[in-house]
Amino acid sequence: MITVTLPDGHERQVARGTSVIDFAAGIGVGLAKATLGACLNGSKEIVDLRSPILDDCSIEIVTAKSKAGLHVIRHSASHIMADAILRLWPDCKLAIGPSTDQGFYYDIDLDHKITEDDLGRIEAEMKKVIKEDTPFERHTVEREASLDEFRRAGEIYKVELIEGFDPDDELSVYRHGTTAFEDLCRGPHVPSTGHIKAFKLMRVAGSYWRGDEKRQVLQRIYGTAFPSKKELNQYLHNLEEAKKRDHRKLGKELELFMFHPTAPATPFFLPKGAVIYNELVNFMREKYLDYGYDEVVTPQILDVELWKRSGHWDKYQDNMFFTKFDKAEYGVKPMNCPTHALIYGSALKSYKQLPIRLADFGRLHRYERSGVTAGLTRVRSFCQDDAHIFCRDDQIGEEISQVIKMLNEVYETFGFDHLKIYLSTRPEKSVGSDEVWEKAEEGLRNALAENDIEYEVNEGDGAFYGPKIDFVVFDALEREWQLGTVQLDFTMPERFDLEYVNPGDGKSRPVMIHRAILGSLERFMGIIIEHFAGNFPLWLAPVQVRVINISDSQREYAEGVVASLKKLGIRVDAAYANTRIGGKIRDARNARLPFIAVVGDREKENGQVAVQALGGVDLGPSSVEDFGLMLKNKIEAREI
RNA sequence: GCCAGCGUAGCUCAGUGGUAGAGCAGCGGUUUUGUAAACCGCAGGUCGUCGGUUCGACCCCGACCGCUGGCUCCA
Repeated sequence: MITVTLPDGHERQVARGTSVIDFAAGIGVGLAKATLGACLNGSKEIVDLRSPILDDCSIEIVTAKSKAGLHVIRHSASHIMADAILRLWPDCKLAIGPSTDQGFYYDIDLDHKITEDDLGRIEAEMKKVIKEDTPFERHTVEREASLDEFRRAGEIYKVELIEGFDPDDELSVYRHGTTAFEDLCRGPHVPSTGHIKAFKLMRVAGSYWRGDEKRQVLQRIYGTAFPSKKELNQYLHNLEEAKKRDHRKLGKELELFMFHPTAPATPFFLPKGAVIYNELVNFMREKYLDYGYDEVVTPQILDVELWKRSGHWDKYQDNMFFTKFDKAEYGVKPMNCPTHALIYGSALKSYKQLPIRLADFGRLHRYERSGVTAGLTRVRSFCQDDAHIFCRDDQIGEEISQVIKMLNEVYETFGFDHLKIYLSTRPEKSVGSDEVWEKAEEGLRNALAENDIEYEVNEGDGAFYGPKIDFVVFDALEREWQLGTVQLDFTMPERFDLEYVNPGDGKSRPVMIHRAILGSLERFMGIIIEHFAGNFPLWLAPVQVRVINISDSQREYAEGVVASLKKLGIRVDAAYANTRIGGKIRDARNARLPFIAVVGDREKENGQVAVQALGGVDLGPSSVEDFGLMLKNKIEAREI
């Protein structure tokens, strides 16, 4: 007998070699029915439900309700899809077909180009496989025999996979279906194909074998699967909702920005979008005042000598734009840091002056490969709420703490109330010595520890000149967005030979902290458009109030209302057109106006406006003064 | 950059190898209106660009540009 511990601490004695499914059956018939596999001893790896339990252990039974169970379902769906594809196109070669957080995919090598129509055909074939409800059988196989079999079947990708495995590892295949579809797989899977209750194929896309762009291009078919139809429909519904908030769609509808083929991947902010853009800048400028930053304005185009000195020429050239004139070559700046290093170095500094915090809303240009750009979230020209802090070693902790404090204040203003934090370490393409990198990474770790911040490590994801802390927010749809970054850099000060006079009258090297909170304003705008679904908080709304008159007889009064609101600095417009009020209200609501002020004879009589807030909330009549005051208060408080 | 898809009026979208259509927006009238679309009329497009096939191309073919979904890359 062995002892198996359940998640709640209960212990059960069972015979050595009892299978997971039998163990579950011992607890309850319902649990046995729902069991898809198990995680042993806290491992994240799921074992098959038929695998025997050999030793004392803790166990967590995996059902469809858990995240792990969902992966089992999706992985099984991926096998069923591969089976269906092979039934339709027997010459198809299979690469890999894992589950993902969104669903599953299978990479296939097939001459026939899969179209949207084909997805329907594959789905129909999958339904047949599911209806057959044949069991998923696990078989361990011998390496050489398995290689032979896959070679014979022409499954070159499977062969390559096996050849890459450790020869001592056990190989397993899973088999299901009337055609005995078999795939190299660690598993586990659902007990039989009939357990797949709800799935849908989403799209087909290109991918590279093993993610290597020099290798074979494969077709990747994406699908998703859920334990029930209801959950699938909910997922599809959420996708629709996300589509409705797509910043590219709203940007066009709300006249915020546009693109033009003459400037690929470079936005034009229209008057309304520029209002939001400038409000964001104003907001950050206020914070800069609070936190002791000095704003600078720096050149756009600088001699390549500068970029050679900073390391950009070596490590960042592929992402830069260059131009030649007056017998010299120049690079358009992709980052502000070198210009700030020049400013720092332009005059002798004392240790008493530090820290020096230089902020810059300079426009940056980075060449992005044509296929990677997207709306406002990945552009070739953008502006960061960028700043560089030059400080002494002993100031690093406090400076980073202050940045984190400021960052939290900023994010709260937009309703981003929980964060995920990553520490990114040295990348392959980097400058600086090992010691310096170690020192910098330790500096960041210490700062995180001092602030009691939990974080995950992103190996090799740092900037070329230093490690960084990345701040990820969750938007209204709980999607993750990386916004802020704090980077600790000992390299740039060295390359630019930056110094300060220390108390002992000697020279010391300052540290440079690169930091941005909103990240790029372009990207940030894209994110908040989707976060707020275009319903901006009052302080950001391009037009804050629309005055609507009921008929011409209140036109003059309405113009007076507009004028007095304008006087208060409120962004107001009006709909004086001679049409019915219902239509004008509708237009205002579609344009996401935060407030609508209706004036008819009653209001004209009493010096009032009838106020409607976003979403059709009727706030009733109010004097023009009170209304204006109410707006001013909300704006100044940056109320969400 | 690679794979696939897409590109018709300002917007959303129909459409066919015989030189284009709707709704909304716009403009002009009529209507003077009380909280999500008043009515009538007018105008608006070398069908992304260039080339080819064809008696004839918006439609078929090719190249290019742009966009979208992915891959790779990535603040």
